[in-house]
Amino acid sequence: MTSRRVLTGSKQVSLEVIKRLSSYLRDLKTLENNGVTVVSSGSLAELLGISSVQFRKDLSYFGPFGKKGVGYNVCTLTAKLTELLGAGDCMGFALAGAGKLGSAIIQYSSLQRFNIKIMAAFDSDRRKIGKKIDGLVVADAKDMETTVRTMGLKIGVICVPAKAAQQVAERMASAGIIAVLNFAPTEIKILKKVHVSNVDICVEIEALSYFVRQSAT
Amino acid sequence: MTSRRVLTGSKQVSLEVIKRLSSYLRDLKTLENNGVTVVSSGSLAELLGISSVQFRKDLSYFGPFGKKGVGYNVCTLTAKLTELLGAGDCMGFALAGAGKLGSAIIQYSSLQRFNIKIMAAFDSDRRKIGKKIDGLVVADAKDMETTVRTMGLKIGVICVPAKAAQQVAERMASAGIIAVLNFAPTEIKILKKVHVSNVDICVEIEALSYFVRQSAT
DNA sequence: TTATGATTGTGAAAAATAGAACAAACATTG
DNA sequence: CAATGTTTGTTCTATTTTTCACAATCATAA
Repeated sequence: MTSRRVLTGSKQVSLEVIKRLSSYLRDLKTLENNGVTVVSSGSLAELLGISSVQFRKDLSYFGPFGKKGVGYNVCTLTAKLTELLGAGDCMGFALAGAGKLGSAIIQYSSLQRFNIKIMAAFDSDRRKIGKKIDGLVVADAKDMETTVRTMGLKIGVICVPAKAAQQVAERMASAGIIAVLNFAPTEIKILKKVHVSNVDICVEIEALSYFVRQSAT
Repeated sequence: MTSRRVLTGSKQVSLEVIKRLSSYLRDLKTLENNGVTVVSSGSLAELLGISSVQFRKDLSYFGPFGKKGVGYNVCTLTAKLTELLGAGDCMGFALAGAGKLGSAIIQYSSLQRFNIKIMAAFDSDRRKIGKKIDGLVVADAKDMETTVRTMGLKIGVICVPAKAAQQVAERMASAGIIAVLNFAPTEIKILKKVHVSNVDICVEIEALSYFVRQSAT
């Protein structure tokens, strides 16, 4: 897989690193809420289940954040990572497919805590259009392009059936969406400049099932 | 991250490979249903959005499946991959946390099509216990160990809030679960022999938000 | 049958990722 | 203040993953 990379100064950082940074931020916020003010890479790494070297290495792509001999100021590091990841200003996203999974994501409380907010939801099913989920009215899928463009949304989440996913993704892209989180069990082929992240629950479980089978022998 | 590996004959195969194999199988089934009998690595790779070499290389860990100069018999390859991944016999799993996301997964129709079946669901919330979701009655979380052990379940899916995830995972492990799919936004630290796959929707979107921010500059 | 074109499977090279090792910087203690 | 212990940031090394290159095999057509 040719993993997408992003320019940072002169270095290129893989999205695996970015995801880890996001999980660091997640746990740092917990520490912050618990009143912890300073943390070392060692103790945080233990909390995260990774090596302390990986933590420091990941941070090093974006500069020095700690104090040698001391550790990291939780507040400061949280703020820096928040800024780095663009998690400071509330990130809105559009969701296509207000079925079971889509509805669950709309109502997913953690997202709000992480400053991520569903701004519009769409469905082509007449029975779902107009339905109010957690205060958000499901709109007609035919209005997706207009709304996404008007609201200036950049992230799309796809929860439609596999056979509809490709077309939905293309329409999102044409409306200005440049990053897509795809839950549909199918690959999405789209312009290089649009980033697609796939989460296929079936694939995840099937991979685990292989692992289970191996352990049995 | 030290990615888990599994022994195959004398070779070790990463779980990334296994996940890709699962996605190959997914698309092969679609081809099979569409009446395609033979496919080349090139055309399938195009469908999957990867390189044809990666497809062949991934297969090569488990032996030769194709015919040189011709390609792959869709039926045969589907069967072999199904056997390889253990996707032949129905894989049952236990789910903890019958909230919005948990319920959505219980009702996720694709899972059934992939021979993956929810066998038991648990929650500690009195209001959810006894609730019937898609024919399955949500059981009391305190009975989890007993049920999981009795039914011989090996895969657990965690959809509980972050602060409960660690404990739930440990209890699952103690009951014989050896592979966990964790949707809770937290890391799970557990015995090495239990494989944990994390899907943190917040992290996924936050990583995309970084990508969006980069594209803007 | 023989030449040609297509496609697989794989060893070797390249790229990317993770890990080890250590100097530099800081705090603390005597 | 000096010595000691801690922790970061980074260079260098090892490992893993991906990609390249090409021989081997098969079908087809002349």
